[in-house]
Amino acid sequence: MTEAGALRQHVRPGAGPGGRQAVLEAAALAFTRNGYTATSIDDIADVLVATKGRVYHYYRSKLDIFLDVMISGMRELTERVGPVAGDLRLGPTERLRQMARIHATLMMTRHSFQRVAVQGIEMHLAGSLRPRQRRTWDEIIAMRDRYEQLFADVVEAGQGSGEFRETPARLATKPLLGALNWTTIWYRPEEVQQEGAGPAVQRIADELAEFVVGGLRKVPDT
Amino acid sequence: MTEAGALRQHVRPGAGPGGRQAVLEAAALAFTRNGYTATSIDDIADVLVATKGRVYHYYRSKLDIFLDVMISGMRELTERVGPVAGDLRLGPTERLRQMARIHATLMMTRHSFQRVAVQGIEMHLAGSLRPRQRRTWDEIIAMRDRYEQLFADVVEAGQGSGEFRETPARLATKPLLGALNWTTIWYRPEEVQQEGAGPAVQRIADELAEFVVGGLRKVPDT
DNA sequence: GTCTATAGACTGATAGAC
DNA sequence: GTCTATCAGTCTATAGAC
Repeated sequence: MTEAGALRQHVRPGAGPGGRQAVLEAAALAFTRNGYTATSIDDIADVLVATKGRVYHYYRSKLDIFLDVMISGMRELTERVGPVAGDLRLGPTERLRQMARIHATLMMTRHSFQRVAVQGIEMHLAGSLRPRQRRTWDEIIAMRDRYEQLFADVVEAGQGSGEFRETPARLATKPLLGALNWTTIWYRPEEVQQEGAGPAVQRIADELAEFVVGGLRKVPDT
Repeated sequence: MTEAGALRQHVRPGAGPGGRQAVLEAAALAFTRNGYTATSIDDIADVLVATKGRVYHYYRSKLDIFLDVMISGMRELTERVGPVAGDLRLGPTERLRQMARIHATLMMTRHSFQRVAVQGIEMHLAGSLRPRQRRTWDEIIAMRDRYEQLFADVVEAGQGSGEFRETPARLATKPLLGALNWTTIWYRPEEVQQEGAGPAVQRIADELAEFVVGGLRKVPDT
């Protein structure tokens, strides 16, 4: 890391509307529209209303941008869901319901980042990673595993309390997150989605949360 | 090389292990591994242990192959799930449970085709479609809509009978299919999966079916 | 000799990297 | 804007079945 560009990144990371964060937002949008491979650096520049030069000023390669979008998306999830997952004053059912609601909401309000994160996880880019990127990738996988564990934990807590069906927690986590993550596929944000989120977003998030809680609930004997 | 299989190729072009179907299976595998754009025709040829010539003998373009993989995958779903969806001797809960089980099983036993079908649906390739491909695409969308409707119908039937929660059927269909389709993302087929399917496949399919049925079940008042 | 299946060289366009 | 690699798609040659 001895070039001027790299140094500047450290001085003001992502400051200003024309800076690194703008490139990231533009890239998230472009990747969402066309997928990783089909998105060219020129496409990203187009969203920025700029040229390639600006993009390469902040990032060394397309893959670096992509990995950074993924990290940002997963960080947002962890930061919002983590506190609720750790709030043991809530019973397992209510805790899971709130975790699911927050997760689902982010799938919609931060659609482009979350969609990239979801699609990136399923990409097999293990090959073609340079050592530095390889380390970033390992960190992404670790973040994902820790995040999934938050859900596995609440599932097990619910089994312990008798609220949830007995089923392998790690397996139950798959359809749970699948139902929620699928939102990035079918949901189409029409306008600018702000933090507060619109009413439609809340209604959908509630429905998804009910669904996943129900999917685990123990059926009372007749 | 005078076995029946080789001879049949000449009589029925496209049949047998060296024909059109072989190209399709190879393509499904290659697309599954790297995604559509990142897969080159040479990659498909590699899986076939052949060269481009073989691939282009059966298909005019990469996109044509992709669309054909999608159609095949969706046809398999419709053919297997359709009859159960139409079997009104089964009550809504049991009908949905069986539909989900079959759907989930196909996600695993026909993993490569189903994964391509799932990923294709979310691709924005509306542009860059030639008229002939455009018609194929419209047919794919129509197949998907009809298929989703099978699930929406059983959801409404279950609401009518009082077994399922009252919720917009089309909305409820999203997490339902999301939980099931997500299987194509995390499930890794280890060996050759036959029609009968292994025990692990059955156990997973059962769990997924329980999950989605539970997600819709009405919670009895306390 | 004819026809199908396939190999493999070639080309033009695209796009990542800088 | 330039340089370069990759790749979809084309074209021709050929092997072998009948």
